[in-house]
Amino acid sequence: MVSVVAVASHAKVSPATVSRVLAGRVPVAAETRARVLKAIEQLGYRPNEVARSLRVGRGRSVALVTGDIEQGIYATLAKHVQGELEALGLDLVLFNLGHRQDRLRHFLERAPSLGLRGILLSSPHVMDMEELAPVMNAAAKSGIEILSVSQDLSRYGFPSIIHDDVGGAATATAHLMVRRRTPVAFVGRIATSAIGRARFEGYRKALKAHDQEVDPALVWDISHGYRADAGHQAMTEALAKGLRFRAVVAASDELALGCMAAAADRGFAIPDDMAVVGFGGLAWVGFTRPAMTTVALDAGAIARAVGDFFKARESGARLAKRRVIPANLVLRQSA
Amino acid sequence: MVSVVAVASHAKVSPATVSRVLAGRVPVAAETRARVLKAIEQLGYRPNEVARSLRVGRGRSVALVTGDIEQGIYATLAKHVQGELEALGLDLVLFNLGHRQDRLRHFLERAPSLGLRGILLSSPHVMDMEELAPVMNAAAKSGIEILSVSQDLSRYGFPSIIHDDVGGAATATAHLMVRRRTPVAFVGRIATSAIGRARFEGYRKALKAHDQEVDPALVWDISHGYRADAGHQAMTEALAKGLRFRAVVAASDELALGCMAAAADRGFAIPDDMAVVGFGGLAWVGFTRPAMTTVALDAGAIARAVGDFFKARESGARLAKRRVIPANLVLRQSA
DNA sequence: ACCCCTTATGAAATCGTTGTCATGGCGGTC
DNA sequence: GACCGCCATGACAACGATTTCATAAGGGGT
Repeated sequence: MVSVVAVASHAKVSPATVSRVLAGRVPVAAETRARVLKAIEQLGYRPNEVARSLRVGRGRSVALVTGDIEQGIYATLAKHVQGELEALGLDLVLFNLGHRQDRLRHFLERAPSLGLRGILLSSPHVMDMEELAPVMNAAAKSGIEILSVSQDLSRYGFPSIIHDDVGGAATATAHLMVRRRTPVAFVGRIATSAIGRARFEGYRKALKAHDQEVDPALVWDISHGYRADAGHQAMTEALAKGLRFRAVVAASDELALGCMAAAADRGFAIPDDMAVVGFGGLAWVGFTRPAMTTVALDAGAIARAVGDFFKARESGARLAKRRVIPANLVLRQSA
Repeated sequence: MVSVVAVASHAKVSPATVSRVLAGRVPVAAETRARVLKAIEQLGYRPNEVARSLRVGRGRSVALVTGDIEQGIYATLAKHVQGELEALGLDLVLFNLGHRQDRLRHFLERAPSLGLRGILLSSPHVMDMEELAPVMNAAAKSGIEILSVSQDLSRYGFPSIIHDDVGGAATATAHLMVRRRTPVAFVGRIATSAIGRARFEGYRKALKAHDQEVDPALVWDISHGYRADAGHQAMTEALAKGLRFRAVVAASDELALGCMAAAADRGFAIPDDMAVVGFGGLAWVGFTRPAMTTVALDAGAIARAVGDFFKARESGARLAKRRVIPANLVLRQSA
């Protein structure tokens, strides 16, 4: 591998000068700079990122920790974040938690030795901060920027970029109530997902605003992921029990698809007999038939906020600890 | 950061011995090992991965280069591959190409200086190997394992793990023809995607096997991604033209969803008036209504093959340059 | 009892870069 | 004309691990 000393000797300067030319923060005589640049060009030199990371104590990679990348919303987020980071010269390393939260701890412990620049926490798991805070603080102390994405951890001192789950769910629920598609049910992960919990909270608030109580029979707490099959199963069971309801707000688009399928399987017309609204705003949900009404999250805006965060850290600017990205109800046919 | 020398002095040995204990390939006296292990434990030492990478000349990260992670199949692949790599102590860094192939070249050029262990090429772009081969060989020479996933590059000397696109598409097409759902159309990226091209090839072969010609009017070459909207648009236009056909094989599940939507929008009954088969086998496609018939790719098997590859490299074993993973037509309602 | 070989360990070099410190040269000021 | 200071550059140490080479201790064979 062609190194800085090769360039240096070729340009008849010292390695230090080559480094200075590359860094650009220290003045270098124009003529010297030109010589160095030419040598770099001729030898096809590329600075070794690993060596630089070791020397300066931190690298140029940011980890994205997701609950389940297979869920469309995380994939979309990953895509946008990767693009945003790339523009800042940062790489994205992916860490998919799956169902097991304990893996988060392992990852956090490993993080400092990886030379990560930052960690984007985008797992919906409700975290045991009692246990996690020490490890997170250790990582932070070692210079890693920890940023919570999609879950509010600002009360623990970690900057957070969150989408308005409460507001989005409330809007969706209110929409259904105004249209008299009541009672409205809720399906999502509540016990095990901080995000699902927030969405449930929005649902609850909207009911309350209309002077209605939450009917526990109409709240289905999923335990195994946000997948379509879970939605299908929950809805099928509810229908089999003869529960009376006219609408469902689902905590993900995939769940909503499962609900729509279950309703259709029982012969319900959507939205007249049963209205369904999803959550996420994935690219394909406009093409289900009937087309899915959903609370769209703006992954691009989230990613930009992430980019802003790192830019601010670069320039030393101070940003709000908590930034919330609005969620918009997009009306289509299913509700 | 607690380093190997801290551990060494705490255990009253030299750094070299600590390293030996960790590596485990050189015998260390049981008593010394115990002392070192205790010191590691007490100090909470973690080997610095960056330093190790620099020293040994390569790191423990593998890059996954995708065309568009937002397409479900890549996200699924990323998930499985990440899990598989993690079991081998490797990290996954994600590089999403988007539409621009030139970014692949940039990435490849940058790769050696990142200390990557390997690169998983999973972009469907048809590659200009004339241009790319030199950069790829340079990367390979610097010790990076380059593995093509989902596109056959074995004729250029790069080991490839591919799914049976030709066979899968042929099976799907044949299925439709046997059921007399003819003529059958094809939608996908053909000019710009090696994978789409392979699927088209399968379609063509199946037609030929039934003594039929490809009707150019029934082959829709998408240029902007594999998304649902593209499928919807292509199908809508074909229908508007009054083209006569009774089935479509789509080169992705998302495209197929768009096609189903377009057919439904024109009042066609699926599958009786119009049959549709997708490609990918995403988790949610069983929950469209009608449920989508699709050619399922086994992302788990692909990921395992990737794992096998790295395991083999570790142990020096020799593997076939080309491994093909079967694709299975899963029959549901749409065809 | 001597020598040789094996085994465990330590010292030191090395990977490629950056940053600190020192130095040489040059221009300006009194 | 002497001195001060600044600017550009070079020499060198350091980041934290691995690995080669050397060496000390111990054991067995003749």
